[in-house]
Amino acid sequence: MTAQAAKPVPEPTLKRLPLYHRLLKELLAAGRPTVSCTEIGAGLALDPTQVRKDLEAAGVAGRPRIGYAVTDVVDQLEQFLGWKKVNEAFLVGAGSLGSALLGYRKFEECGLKIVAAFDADPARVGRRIHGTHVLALPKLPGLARRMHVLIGIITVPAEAAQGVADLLVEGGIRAIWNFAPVRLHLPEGIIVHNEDLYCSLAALSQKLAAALAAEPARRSRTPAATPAA
Amino acid sequence: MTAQAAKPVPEPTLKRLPLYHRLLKELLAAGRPTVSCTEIGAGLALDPTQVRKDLEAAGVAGRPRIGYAVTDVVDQLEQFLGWKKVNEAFLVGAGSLGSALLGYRKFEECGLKIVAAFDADPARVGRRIHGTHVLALPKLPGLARRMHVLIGIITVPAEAAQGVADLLVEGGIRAIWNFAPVRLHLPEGIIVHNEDLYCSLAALSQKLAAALAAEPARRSRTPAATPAA
DNA sequence: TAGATTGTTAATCGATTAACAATC
DNA sequence: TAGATTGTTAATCGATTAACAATC
Repeated sequence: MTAQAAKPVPEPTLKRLPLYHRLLKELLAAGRPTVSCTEIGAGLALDPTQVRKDLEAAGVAGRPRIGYAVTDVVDQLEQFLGWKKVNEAFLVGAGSLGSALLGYRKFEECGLKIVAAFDADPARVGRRIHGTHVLALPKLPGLARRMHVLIGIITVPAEAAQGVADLLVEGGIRAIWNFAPVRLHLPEGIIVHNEDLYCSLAALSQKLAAALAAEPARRSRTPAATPAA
Repeated sequence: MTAQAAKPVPEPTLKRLPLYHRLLKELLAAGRPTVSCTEIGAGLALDPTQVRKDLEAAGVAGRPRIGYAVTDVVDQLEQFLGWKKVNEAFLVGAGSLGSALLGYRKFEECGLKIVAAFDADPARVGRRIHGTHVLALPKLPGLARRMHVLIGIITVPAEAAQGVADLLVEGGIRAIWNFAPVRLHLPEGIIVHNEDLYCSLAALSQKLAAALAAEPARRSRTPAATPAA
């Protein structure tokens, strides 16, 4: 039988899988042999049916009446998420956010190894941050090709992001994790994930504003509801 | 007429609004008086109808045949997103990520002003990071109440996050921007936004793995498709 | 006037939730 | 066996996209 194009797993599911992985790792450490969807759902405030569907999408099977074998789930999730083999990545922009990410050693457990950092600022080039060398930006495309690096992480200011993205593409990179607050223009086939903090913040503050507007009494600093004594 | 509960704006829409704001700010700077949805959509790779619906949800009106007045849209979006009046926030966890966020001065343009940072580590307490004082964690609840701070930002390690969240709730905080890779257990009515980098990363690397699997020929370092010369 | 563009209603699509059968 | 839990199919819900009428 030919390798049929596997039906893509919905993005929301993809983002929940690490939550299951984390929870089940804890259960594993606690020595628990099995779990039910109900229990997983209770721990993460998710619908049990949704948990079941998500696990099914990741190729995990359980047994009626018994539940899921904890070791199995952990193992299969790591398999499915591609955490078994580590992808090498370049990080561009050795500023404060970039440095913070370089310190996240747990990324390696999630299949991501940042092997080099790049920066346009000569003052930063040549340094090491959390053990990772900072190289000059123009070296990126050549090195990326030579090392077959497939993932690029962008942590430069907004204005510089598109230029960096072009360099990454030139270097044959296939996936970009973009922390700069811009939408990148990229050729077909390049995978992008925008981590746009301003967009998240907007959602948060708008919801807060809406919630406060819904309860006007408690809003003002001098409580208007209680008449002065 | 009574203040009817405004129908909540869908989350996806909320997250797109800042994109419009950004683009229109540029057009404003360029002196453009009006824009059409089609043009906005083209600039952001979004469906024109979606743009129209989003703007409508934010209370922006256009004029048939003319389009939207750029100044109007910018203004109304800022109004709707609550960027006109600044919310004060506490940041907890003055590590590398926390420090990076303290340096993001643009947050203030988006209605967020981080007025103090907190840390459990005595070595960090008393310092200033990008001009913001780092205070001792136990002072948080009292100060939050006294200053009527409503937003908390969590940038501590996973293990510490729930404890920090409890302190924030004790301080009367209403919205939490959580960067720690944990699901927090919170009372009803508290707004949370999880910025879980591991979940984003998982989605990215799984997609990359799937894409690579779909084109096996180009995968290996020694191209198998071309027979040896 | 004619035509472009918004406003608005309907159709489609996808994800979540519910229902129920299969099974250990 | 009985009952809990998975597997799987159907119903619901919400967001996106399409269609078309209103209007400047």
